[in-house]
Amino acid sequence: MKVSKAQAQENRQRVVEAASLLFRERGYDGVGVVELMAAAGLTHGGFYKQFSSKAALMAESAACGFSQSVRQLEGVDIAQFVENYLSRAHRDVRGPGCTIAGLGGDAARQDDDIKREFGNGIEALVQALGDMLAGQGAPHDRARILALIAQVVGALVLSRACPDTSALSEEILVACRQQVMTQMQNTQA
Amino acid sequence: MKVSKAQAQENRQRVVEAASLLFRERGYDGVGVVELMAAAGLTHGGFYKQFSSKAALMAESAACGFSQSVRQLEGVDIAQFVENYLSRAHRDVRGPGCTIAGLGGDAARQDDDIKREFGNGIEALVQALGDMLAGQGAPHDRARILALIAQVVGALVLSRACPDTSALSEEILVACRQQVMTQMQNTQA
DNA sequence: ATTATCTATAGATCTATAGATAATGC
DNA sequence: ATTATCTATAGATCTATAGATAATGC
Repeated sequence: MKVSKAQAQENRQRVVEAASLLFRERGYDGVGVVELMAAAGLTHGGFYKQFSSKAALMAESAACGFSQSVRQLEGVDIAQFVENYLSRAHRDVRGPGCTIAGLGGDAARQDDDIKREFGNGIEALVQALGDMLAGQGAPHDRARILALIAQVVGALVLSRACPDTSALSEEILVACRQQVMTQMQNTQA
Repeated sequence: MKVSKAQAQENRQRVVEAASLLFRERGYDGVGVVELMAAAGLTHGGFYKQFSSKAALMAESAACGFSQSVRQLEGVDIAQFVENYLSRAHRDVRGPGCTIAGLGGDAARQDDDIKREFGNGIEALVQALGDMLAGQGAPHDRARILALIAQVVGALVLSRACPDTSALSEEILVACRQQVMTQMQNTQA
């Protein structure tokens, strides 16, 4: 029943990654410890040897989700980013999607250990988007980037809260895509 | 133990209003039927005589929250709205605050009966903000208003996901307030 | 000998229902 | 007689812990 230390570390990491997907998809209260462990092929008994609590796993899995997102920004320009982020595909598949849009509402109700990871994640996104904009010779001051993130996160939250396949849900995505792009052009000049 | 029909209706309404506050504060899974009824001074036994399920109450309480928000927009101009919405007070008190920022993430994981109320609520806000902007002689096409709502909702979700009293949380509010206001001035001209 | 994982379970939830009770309203 | 609300409870969760088991690693 015991496995090697290396294997145990790998198992732990698989739990974090599975949790990252499951939490984003169903929310913090929407998945139990049993299922989180089962998703990594383990039983729940060993959970508390690896994590001090379910909330501690939430914090780690949020960090995992953010670093995934940052990695996805590599080699992408701002127009592509906006198109991807505000796509129907992203709206309809929460698991591998944005951690803020998927879990930001839950994070607001959790303790600062979890919020700290969200703060770090937002900073990492600001950095990545700043680099992206700088690379394109576009304005990239912090305030503008924070407003950009808020704009797209809000759009995704709104479109996901509308009935599936409703016209309003689509309209929100289209309106915000356009808003962001015209704004980029205006400030470019 | 029985009360008059009028009293029963009033009791029911008190449950909806209390639920509206409690759900926004703690999320759908964060409050149980027992507490929702207790908040209105009742025991849980009668719940299912009044509501077909906890989710049905969620739908009604969301509608209640939206109509509260719309009512709060009366006699307010756009600058005041943005200042109120993106205030520390709003960030720190979720219960009486915006239903989308408080429950939008939860709504995304619920069925269309609940999402329908969010769609209706968003439409009502678009209408109210459109009237407000029209009254000020400002541009008020749907796309612009949808983007405005997404911008402020996203900002609030982000700032609430950051550690309490963190600099980043404040910075997000300030950045988005400024972004919205300069944008209003630019399109004004 | 140590320890990663397993099975089993305690104790506290939570949603929903059943049946009793007592006041309303015909 | 009807019904709004009450008490009590079924049955299914859920987080966390205890102790057993078997493979690793000194």
